[in-house]
Amino acid sequence: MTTNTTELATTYSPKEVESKWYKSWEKGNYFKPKKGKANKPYCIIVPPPNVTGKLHAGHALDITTQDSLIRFKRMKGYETLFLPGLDHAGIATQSVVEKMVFEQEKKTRRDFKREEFVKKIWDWKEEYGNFILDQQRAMGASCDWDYLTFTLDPIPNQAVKKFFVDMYNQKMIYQSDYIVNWDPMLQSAISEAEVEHKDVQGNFYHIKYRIKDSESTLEVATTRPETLFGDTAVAVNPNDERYKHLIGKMAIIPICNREVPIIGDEHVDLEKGTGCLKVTPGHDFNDFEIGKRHKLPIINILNLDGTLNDHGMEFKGMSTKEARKKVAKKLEELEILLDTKNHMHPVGHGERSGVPIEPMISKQWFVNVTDMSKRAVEAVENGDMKFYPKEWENTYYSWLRNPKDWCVSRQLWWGHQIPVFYCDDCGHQWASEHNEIECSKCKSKKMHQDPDVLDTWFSSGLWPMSTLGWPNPEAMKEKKFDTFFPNSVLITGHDIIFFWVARMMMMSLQTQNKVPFSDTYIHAIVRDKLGRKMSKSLGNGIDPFDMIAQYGTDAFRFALAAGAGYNRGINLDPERIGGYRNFINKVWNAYRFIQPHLESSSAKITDLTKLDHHERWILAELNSTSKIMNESFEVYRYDDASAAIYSFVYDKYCSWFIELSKNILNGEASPVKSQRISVLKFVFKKMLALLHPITPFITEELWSHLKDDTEDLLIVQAYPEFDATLDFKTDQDQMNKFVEVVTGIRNLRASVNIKPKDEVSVELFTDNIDLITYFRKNLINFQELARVKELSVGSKELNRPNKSIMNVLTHTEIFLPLEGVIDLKEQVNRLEKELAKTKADYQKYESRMNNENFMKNAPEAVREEVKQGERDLKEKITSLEENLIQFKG
RNA sequence: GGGAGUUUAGCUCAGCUGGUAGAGCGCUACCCUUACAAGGUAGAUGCCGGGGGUUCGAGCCCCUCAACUCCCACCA
Repeated sequence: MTTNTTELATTYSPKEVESKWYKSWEKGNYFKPKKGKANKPYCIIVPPPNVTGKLHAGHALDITTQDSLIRFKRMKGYETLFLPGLDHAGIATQSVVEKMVFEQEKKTRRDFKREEFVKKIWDWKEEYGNFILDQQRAMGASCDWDYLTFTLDPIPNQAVKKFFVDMYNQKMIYQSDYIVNWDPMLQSAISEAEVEHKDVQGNFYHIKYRIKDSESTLEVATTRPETLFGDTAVAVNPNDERYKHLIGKMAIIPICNREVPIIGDEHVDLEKGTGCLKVTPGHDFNDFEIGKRHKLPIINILNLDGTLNDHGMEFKGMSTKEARKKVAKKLEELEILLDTKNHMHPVGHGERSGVPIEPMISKQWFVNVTDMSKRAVEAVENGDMKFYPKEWENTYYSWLRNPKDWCVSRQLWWGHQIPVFYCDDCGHQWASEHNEIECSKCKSKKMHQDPDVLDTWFSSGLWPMSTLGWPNPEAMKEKKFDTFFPNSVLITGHDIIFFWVARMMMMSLQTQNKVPFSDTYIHAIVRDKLGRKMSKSLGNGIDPFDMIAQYGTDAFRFALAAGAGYNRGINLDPERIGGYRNFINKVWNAYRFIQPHLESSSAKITDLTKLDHHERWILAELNSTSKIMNESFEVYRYDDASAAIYSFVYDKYCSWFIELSKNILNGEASPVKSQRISVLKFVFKKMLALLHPITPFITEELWSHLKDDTEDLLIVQAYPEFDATLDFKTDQDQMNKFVEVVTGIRNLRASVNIKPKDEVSVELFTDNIDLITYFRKNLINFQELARVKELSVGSKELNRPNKSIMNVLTHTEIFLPLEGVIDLKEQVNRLEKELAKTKADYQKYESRMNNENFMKNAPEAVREEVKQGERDLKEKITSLEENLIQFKG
């Protein structure tokens, strides 16, 4: 079916078209990797969204940028794999389910057995987890869904165990008492990266401390008086004249009346507070460091839920917040609370739970990243992995160049359980990839596995490998690990450069000795039209589904692509998507225009020598557009690619080529006519191909109307590339001049309010002989495009018409002789204004010409350009001046 | 406190190794011209954040000031 004569609606409706084609592609296995003419693999792995997730604008941008590239490369003949996945997202998912269970059953997870509760999460995952995948499909993601991997699947689990056990045996994973960010709500340690610092209004409490065997006292300032039960020292700066004589004496902590040493430590800031610092190594990161330096004892005063334990004396059982008030009151009663000042200070909050985190000592698993991070830095330094845009290197480096060991244990139930086993009889501890049932040393059956699970990013870091089957040899073969690893490019937002990109780099270099991907493209963060982050509380989120429903997926994708370059933010305004919806509709209507003529077209252009000027021109323009699009996609400049094709469709194909074809198409059947139809069709098909990676649906739809019976779907057609034989420079130059003249005529018509229907006579004057011939040949086109009745074209030697309005281009003078009354004064005004402007321009060129240094230093090309400009403007000025004299006279 | 970034038309943004400012949207006027009113034609709009410097020449390079944004660190 090459033509379709059924009536087409004047507006394109995307809905049915989109689901229809997505099904066809999927059913026809078009998303599966196939060897093509490029004979190279190309693989992108989708950053796996959380199973709790719903598609948001950022995901939509992920999919658009990734899928456009995949489709581009597929058309270029690469063996493409677009690999989808889902992330179990430990904390996020567990808390969603915990909340739900609490609402429904008023129970916490601790009211269940571990297996029972984990089962609940799995149920929840089965029910809601795939929702986001359907949304990805709606976005047009051409993923091979057979590759779909969940981070808790057996293979990723195997990968996690293998990595852990290897590192454990190399002593690169170790267990240690450490001060961690304790989330009292989740009752788990969380990583530094999961802590969000928010400014909070608190108080500075100034407390009087007595000093043993001394009459003098110290004034200590703190925001957290309730932690004084855990204090094991008071610190002052050793250079502080006020206090340094006290170093070595003992201070007495109020309320509990414990004696602690007064120590000197450089960390203490002379300016801050009172210059005296209470040291609580168990509950403050800096104090922990001070404690280590001075070998201070550590006192833990908190229970796991964040309430005070026995050390808290009468305040036992209170939350820190409550205890803070009560302790302050007590201090007041004791008349040692000297002052209370309002104080804004940042407090760490759990990113997921939202509650203030409590620094606390606990036993955790750590990965020593010293060596891995070094290698990860080098891999970027030596170009094995490149960032686009390059500046993001800095973010990456700043994280990896001062690495802190990675706390990977989480006191959760949802995730990969740590593969470490303990013997309850002999106390032996070992790591194993297998489910152990007896102690590897004493064979006792009384043993247990470490109850903690691993940080989500632990499995994410292995993602480029585990999704391709590593470390299972059969799975690696089946999934073609050797073909698709390393991946081609990772595309994600800058907010997870260190969470994820850095970890993948480290873990890949560690396990494969290779970078996981050769490029990383960091796309912008999608914000609302005022540049604010999209958030639930602001209610300014843009729901991709709404956009798809309102404008169609293609329009939405185009809007995102048009905004995706090397920028940091896309401020997305739904109105702009509406603009691109109009563009999609334009493509639709361009098809509606050529559609009735298609029966008399031939499929291919065989003889380039038979092409006429306008046909050569549009092919040359198509050719330039192909060049830009190819180059832009290669370096992730979606914005440039979108702009190029937008302008081709609108400004070249629709505004000029279709308009210039109308008189031919309306005429009798002829070789000229059928050739023109062929070219219209040929170019249209190429245009669809160019556009396909960005707007897959409408292009596939129209392709189905235009394709030959022998042709496959557009999704696997060759992507148009630059072709030197179609580089018709002369035709582009001439056409540009033609466009200028037509615009000039229209401009004159508008300036004297000639009705669009009314015809006018036009006289053109130019000294360019080629142009004279060219314009004469284009009479019919001037008639069509500028409603010209009679056209005369002559050299500037000739006399100009008397009563007329005129316009001067650098190469041509345009005259519209007018019957009836012309407002001479207005004509003169207009020309004088134009003359003044031209003279000003001319002066810029002239002054450069007269500038010795410029002539001496500027490169040849620039000098030539200036000379040409000077000549053109001079000619224009002469024309204007001569004609002004005539008008005035 | 440390670091990075941004500042160009009313809005959102391009602007390659310095050659004299562009796009889309919006706006104005006129048009229902047989592909498209989700359209057509024509048009207006810029001390390229301020100041200084280098250069024949600066939106682009250097210094400085200002405003805004993000990241890291920080519970005295």
